[in-house]
Amino acid sequence: MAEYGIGSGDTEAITDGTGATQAAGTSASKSNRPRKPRDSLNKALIIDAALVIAERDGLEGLTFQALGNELGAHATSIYRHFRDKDEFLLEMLDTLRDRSYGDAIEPTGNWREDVRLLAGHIRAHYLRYAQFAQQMSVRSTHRPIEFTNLELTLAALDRAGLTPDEAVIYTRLLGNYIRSMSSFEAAVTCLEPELRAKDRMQMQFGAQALALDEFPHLVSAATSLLPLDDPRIFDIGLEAILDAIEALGASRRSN
Amino acid sequence: MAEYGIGSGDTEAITDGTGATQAAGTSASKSNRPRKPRDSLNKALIIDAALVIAERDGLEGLTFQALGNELGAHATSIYRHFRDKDEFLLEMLDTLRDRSYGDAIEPTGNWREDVRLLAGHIRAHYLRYAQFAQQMSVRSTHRPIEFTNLELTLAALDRAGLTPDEAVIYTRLLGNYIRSMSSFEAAVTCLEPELRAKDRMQMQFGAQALALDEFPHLVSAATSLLPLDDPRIFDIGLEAILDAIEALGASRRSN
DNA sequence: ACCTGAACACCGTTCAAGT
DNA sequence: ACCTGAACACCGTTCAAGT
Repeated sequence: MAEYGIGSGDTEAITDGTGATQAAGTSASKSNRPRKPRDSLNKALIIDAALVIAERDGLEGLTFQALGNELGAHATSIYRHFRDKDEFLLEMLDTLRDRSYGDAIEPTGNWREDVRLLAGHIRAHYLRYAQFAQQMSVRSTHRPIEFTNLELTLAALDRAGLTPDEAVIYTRLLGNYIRSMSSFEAAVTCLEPELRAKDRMQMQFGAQALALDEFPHLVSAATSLLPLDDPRIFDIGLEAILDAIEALGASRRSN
Repeated sequence: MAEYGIGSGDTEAITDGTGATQAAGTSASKSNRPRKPRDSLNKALIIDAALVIAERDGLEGLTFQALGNELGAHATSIYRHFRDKDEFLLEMLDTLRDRSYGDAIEPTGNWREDVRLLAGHIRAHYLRYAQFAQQMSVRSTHRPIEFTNLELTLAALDRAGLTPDEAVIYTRLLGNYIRSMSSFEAAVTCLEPELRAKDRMQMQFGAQALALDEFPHLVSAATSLLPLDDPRIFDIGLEAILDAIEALGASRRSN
């Protein structure tokens, strides 16, 4: 029978025979904690605690137990403020978003520059909260800032000379490119460093060991292959898309 | 006290007072199952069962319990064949990969077409096993086919006229673009349909309701906004990158 | 790198009870 | 949309025991 409500496994009397359990002196650890005053908890407080935990212990350490510990409250008290863990995570993402780009981007008068600024903003946000990137990319919560960003993009593409139909398509492309590439980069960042190093080694050594006549290009490029999260890649792809937009807009104008 | 080793909750005597439990007639359900003969289990068999479960119940239904149920074996017998669940999932991804692109792509003589074919192959694989897409995109297991694909790409870019340094950069860009955009598209596909419909509605209605003078482009584009997983987007972005490569290669040649 | 059963640590969630 | 404690269903994992 597992015991519940105990601090996250640090000082439990495991069945190893030692029998000695140092009293959990770390933080508010269950029973001998005074009852929290009414209304002393709220969403903002809980989300702040969650961020501390996520940055210290990673996303997998972010459990309701740990949250209760961090707050000096019972794990289940969170259910008074969020319906379940999924809703909790979504609201957390929203809060993070507000903190990252609270103020909208000011149009510069140069449409390419506007898109670049927006892309940089979003990418920085994903890399900053890399642990949550995968969730962020897909689960869009429709906040005002999203509409502002969409308007900025559509306006930029209009100024580039695209038709409304084309603008809608390239807006989708830009949005997906920015989100998916940033999310990917963030996910790579989150991999354990040793694993990433090992992966690269295997790739380079594996490529070097190939038959030169079967893999001529790869063998000679083996040592110069780039890591998955090379930071230059994002902008190079973005410029390619911007070039395509510019060319398309120019062709529209010359007709 | 939870009872273990029981079929996944379908016929358990819950404490609801009814007391009536229909005998678990579904499949091999624990106690009254004859012991599996020695060596009757193996990796391939387990992975096949896992695929059945994942396609039927989704990724979150793929537990060791369910796996044992499907195999008519005890849940923990899987530990004899895989170190832990992570190793099991990785090997599963490898197997899927082998099934999807067992045979390499034959170069067509047209470098753009080669890259297109490769991209289409990989994207189709991600969409087919959409549940696993997020894991697949980042955790590369270095199988021979990866080297073959790299050689194909590097050769294509060489023929496009890029220098070796440039080829390495654009190889990385293409690889990341294909993986991250496909993974994104697959992730959207996996969202519950109602949720996706609701998201789109909120977006369209939200955009329509905005102030026309503050969001002129967005208001008029509101009803024509594209869904996140519009299938045309992938190729449009890919062509933009290919155009950039072609232009860069041409400029190298003219020097 | 055999298969099973019992047990354990942990995690999300519910519900009756305390303030 | 108050806070706590006990309980529950489930999930990955370990370990001693059976063949």
